[in-house]
Amino acid sequence: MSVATKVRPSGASARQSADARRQQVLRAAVAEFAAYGLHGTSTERIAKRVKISQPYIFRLFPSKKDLFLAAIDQCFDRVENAFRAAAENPEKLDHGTECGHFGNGPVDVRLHAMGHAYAGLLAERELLLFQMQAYAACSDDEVRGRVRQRWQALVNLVTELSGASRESVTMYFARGMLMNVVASMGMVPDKGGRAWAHEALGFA
Amino acid sequence: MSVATKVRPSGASARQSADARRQQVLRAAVAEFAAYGLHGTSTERIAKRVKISQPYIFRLFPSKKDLFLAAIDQCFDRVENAFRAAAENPEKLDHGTECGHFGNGPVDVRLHAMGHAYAGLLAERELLLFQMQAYAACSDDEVRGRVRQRWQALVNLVTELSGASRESVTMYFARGMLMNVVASMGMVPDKGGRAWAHEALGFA
DNA sequence: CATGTAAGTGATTAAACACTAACTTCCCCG
DNA sequence: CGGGGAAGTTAGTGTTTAATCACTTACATG
Repeated sequence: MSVATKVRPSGASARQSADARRQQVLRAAVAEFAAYGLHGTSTERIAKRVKISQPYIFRLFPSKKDLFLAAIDQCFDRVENAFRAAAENPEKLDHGTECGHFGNGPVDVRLHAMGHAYAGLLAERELLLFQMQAYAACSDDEVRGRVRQRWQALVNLVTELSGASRESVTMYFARGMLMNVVASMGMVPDKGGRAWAHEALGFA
Repeated sequence: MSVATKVRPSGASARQSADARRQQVLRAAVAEFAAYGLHGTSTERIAKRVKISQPYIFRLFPSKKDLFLAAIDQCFDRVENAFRAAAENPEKLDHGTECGHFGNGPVDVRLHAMGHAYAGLLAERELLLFQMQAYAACSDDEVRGRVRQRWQALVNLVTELSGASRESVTMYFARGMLMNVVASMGMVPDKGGRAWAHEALGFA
């Protein structure tokens, strides 16, 4: 088409393996679904983001819902990884000041570390937003099944990693869900995650 | 409905004032939106629920999104009312046992009372589910504006009604949001709201 | 009864969307 | 070189859906 040699016609990216494409599509899907939800997102938007044709999505994933389910898995995977990472080296955050959220036992310290890990996820806002969309789409049986399963696995993971009491873990997750909601509303806590509740609650 | 006078030709309900209809549509909308979200709900479903024709929806509300916005207001109104009611007579719940969530000061007692009020909202699951859908639809500017506004008003209300510290109020809302999420996943806490976290966290 | 107004519907439309089918282009391997 | 398979596209289908419009039915009031 163009005059010159073999130059990629325009911004179009080179050929890639189907698996690589699938990963790209998956990340794009998380981003789009995070903003507009299962029903509010069109496969065309996702395709545009990856710069492939819309029908090609359906060669990579059998259906839109399957893509959504895969996105759920990817999202929870990423969160779990963040937690595992935080649990492995919790020492790197003993920043003199107290958050006041937890006690001082070694257990609570670990939970505290993971709390900061979750706060760190705020940097990838789409992860929190997508979670909300996943919960919101739970009137669909398949979605609900997957979400439940991953949620329970996540709770178990945090419980085991932290060794914290059920009570503590509950409040830990409660705070996390509050963060999700606040993130959805676009009231993002400040970077440290320290005084985030401050603004979140409207006393900014 | 009986044989006698003025039997409506078929199951169709009688004529009503536009305002009355608007209220019916609004309640139906909350129910449907709660399950399927802004984009997942068709105006036809809502119309069917009220047993009116689909186009009539658009005589009562200018657009689907306006209906959604009105539903947001109705939902938050209902929650606020529940809170106000709980704050007015907090004595009616001193059930010997402790929840362990709060201290024993008169302030915390009031917050505690409102906590049970929120737990009571579990009975109307659609209210919690709709809230989630509202948060999830926040990538829309108008929706986000409305949700933020009502959220802040709610936080202020709870703060004033309870007189509790910012910290307490934060954790109060955190628990509430966790309840929303758990409700979305269909893991409903037991009636008393006592040991609800139990099952919520997968130790059922 | 005449008449004006509010309640409500059926038919329709234009766009968006998930998904299919058939075709082309590129690259690797013998 | 050539052929086969994988990557990717263009064109198209059937359906759903928000919104419009022209129309009818019920009711109140003078």
